[in-house]
Amino acid sequence: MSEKLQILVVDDERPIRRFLNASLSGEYAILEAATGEEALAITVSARPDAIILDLGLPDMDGVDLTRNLREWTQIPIIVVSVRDREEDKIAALDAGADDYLTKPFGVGELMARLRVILRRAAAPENEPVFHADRLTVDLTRHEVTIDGQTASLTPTEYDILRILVQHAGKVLTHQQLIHQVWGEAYSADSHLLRVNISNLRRKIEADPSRPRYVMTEPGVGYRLRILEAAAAPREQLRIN
Amino acid sequence: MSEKLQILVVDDERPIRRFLNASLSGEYAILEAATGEEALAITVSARPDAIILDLGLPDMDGVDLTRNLREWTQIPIIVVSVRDREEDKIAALDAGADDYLTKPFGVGELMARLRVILRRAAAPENEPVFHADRLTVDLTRHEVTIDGQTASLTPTEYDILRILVQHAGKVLTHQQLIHQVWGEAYSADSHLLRVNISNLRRKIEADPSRPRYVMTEPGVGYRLRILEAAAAPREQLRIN
DNA sequence: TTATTTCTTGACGATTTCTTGACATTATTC
DNA sequence: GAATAATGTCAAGAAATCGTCAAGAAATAA
Repeated sequence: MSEKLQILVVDDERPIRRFLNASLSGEYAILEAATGEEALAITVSARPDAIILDLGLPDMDGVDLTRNLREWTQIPIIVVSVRDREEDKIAALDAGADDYLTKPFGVGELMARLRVILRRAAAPENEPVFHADRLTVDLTRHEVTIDGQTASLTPTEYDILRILVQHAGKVLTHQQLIHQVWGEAYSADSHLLRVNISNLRRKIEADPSRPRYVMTEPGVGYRLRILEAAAAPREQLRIN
Repeated sequence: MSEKLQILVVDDERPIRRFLNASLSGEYAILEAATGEEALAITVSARPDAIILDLGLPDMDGVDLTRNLREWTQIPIIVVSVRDREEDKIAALDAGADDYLTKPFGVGELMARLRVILRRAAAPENEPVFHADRLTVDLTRHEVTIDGQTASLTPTEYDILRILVQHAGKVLTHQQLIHQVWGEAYSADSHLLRVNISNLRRKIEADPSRPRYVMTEPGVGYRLRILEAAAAPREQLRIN
């Protein structure tokens, strides 16, 4: 018998958590969090299979939390909220949520939607830690190490590296990188990107003029090379 | 650049189809079907990237149609219906639908939910890799390997090879290649093309004077030969 | 506020890639 | 086989791209 799937319920109201716990505990193992901080901590440590997230948290905006989670994990998220405005739904869905349910909702519908996202996510679980030879990128801790030493990257440098990691091995065009780092509105000038790539390389490459990780694909963009760690457990990251 | 994603709208009411078509046609290419039979036929032939399905069809139950589709395809389906009963939602979702929207709904929400299921579907994309004996072309990674060694092609060389791969086996005229690589405006002089073909061959052919992959069709153009890998699993390429 | 870090822009050299012309090779036709 | 057309190769200058440095602007922290 396989173990129950774990569902994390994030809601600041205890009665609601208890109600959902009671409703779902027959099918799933339930974890509970009352705040955004708690939700993050539990997600990092317990790696639930799905998250049911109420937008109205005391310490953090739910949409921001969703975006934060999406920086390093693809765990399915169902957002649950009393807000019924279309803008709220669009914001949450575009931030990375997989579904949006307006309170009040039927437990049957919630469970059906849970089944939908779980059957889709039945894919292999990805480790949110990227290893490539001397380089490791821990997306949950925002930590980058080279030869065991932590490299202190600026926010922009980290963003670029994170996006490269999330598509490790694939070429990202200048456009794609610029859009994801600076937003859709930004111009197509790749100069800024080049400067930041240069700075990033100085921090993580042994010889920036002959990079091993951040490879440039002339005329196209950049690619993070996947290197097997020499004689080490090969923990591969494949995030899409 | 990349073509629009195709969305199939299935609804028996013409005004609704027209409305959705108008709303979505800026972002997507819209296909329309008024009946279940039609929807099946179009799905088989056109392979849309997502389906928006109204449950109230004249010839077939929408849930049955969903189940039918799920027997052979994972194309994302958003069910749209006037029925608001929980059992209807659960039935449709459990039949294989990815989402359920109750009419009336906002176009903004529909488009947001469409983005959700499309980004999901785009993630675990089966990498379209072209194999021909010793040559592999991975279009998502921008990677060309010959005998396991990655060949470093210039953008133009890669463009030419990409176009050949996308029409593997078929002859492409000089005109077609020139237009796709250098744009419509470019003259009909094929000298430039010849030089680049030559450079390309030097990088991927063992003996450029006797090419195995990039074949010239005298007086017409070029063709990429499809070769079965010797005693290896043949991974097929499906590009649209 | 001040101090510090980070971001952005401009300049410039190094490198890569593109394009062109001259000429060699191969294929086709008579 | 010879003549003609089409295709392939080489090399060099032109153009575009890329990496780096440095300085001022903006954001952040103290």
